[in-house]
Amino acid sequence: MEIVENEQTCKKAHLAIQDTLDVVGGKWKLILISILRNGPFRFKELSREAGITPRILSKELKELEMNGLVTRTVCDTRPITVEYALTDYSESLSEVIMAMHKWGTEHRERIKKEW
Amino acid sequence: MEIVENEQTCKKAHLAIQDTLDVVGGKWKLILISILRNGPFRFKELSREAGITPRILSKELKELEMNGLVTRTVCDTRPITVEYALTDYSESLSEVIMAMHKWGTEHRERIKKEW
DNA sequence: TATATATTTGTAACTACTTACACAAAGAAT
DNA sequence: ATTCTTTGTGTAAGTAGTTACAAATATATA
Repeated sequence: MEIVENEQTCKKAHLAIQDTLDVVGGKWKLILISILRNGPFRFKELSREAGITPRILSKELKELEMNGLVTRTVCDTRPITVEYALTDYSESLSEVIMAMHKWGTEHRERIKKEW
Repeated sequence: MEIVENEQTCKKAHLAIQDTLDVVGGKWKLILISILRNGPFRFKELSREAGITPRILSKELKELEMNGLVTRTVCDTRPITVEYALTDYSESLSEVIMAMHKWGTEHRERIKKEW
């Protein structure tokens, strides 16, 4: 008897999901990536746009940088500014981002219709 | 001047992402949904498979049920067993789940090759 | 009677996450 | 000299998430 296991039926599929969550899980990372898809942002802009405190933003950006999803560029301005931008590799997340964007939009519509 | 904003460039795209995270964000929900895609599970099976303590599993399942993603069925056995299964609506998350599964798998490959 | 099962819940402890606030560095502006 | 800017960090406090453990329920088994 041949056993066929594809992505959907594999019993250990959740391990791959877990790997993804290890990198972009949590409260902020996908939000930050989603914002950065509009182009590079400076630290303070990002903080205001996401509604995240500097303390946490700093930590999150460091982790995203370590995972090769974001670059940090110090600009030679006075005072110094720092620009954060997505890497090419982060483009690999576009399916995830777009799927979540689509679901969020449709789910909101569904909730509205319930009332 | 015409302003064109699609899903990708919309400055408020992260709000839709946020809506999604409000429902399936956190440490466990997508993992649980991913496991339940293999068919209905009983409480204890789910607890063991996900490596989640009963206390938290109970809370997570309640939230998934409230959001119409999971059903809870009490079976007339002795002792009573409870079966958790995905709803039809949860199928709407398949793009999100599959995109995350794919990314996790490919990202793991990429990490392996770095060494 | 004593023990075992499955599905929870209550409580307290513990860890992780997040915020608020102050402050540093390095000039620029007043 | 004083104040302002941006990008952070240090510290302490508060909130949220998680665990460990005991227990409740309802019944079956030894």
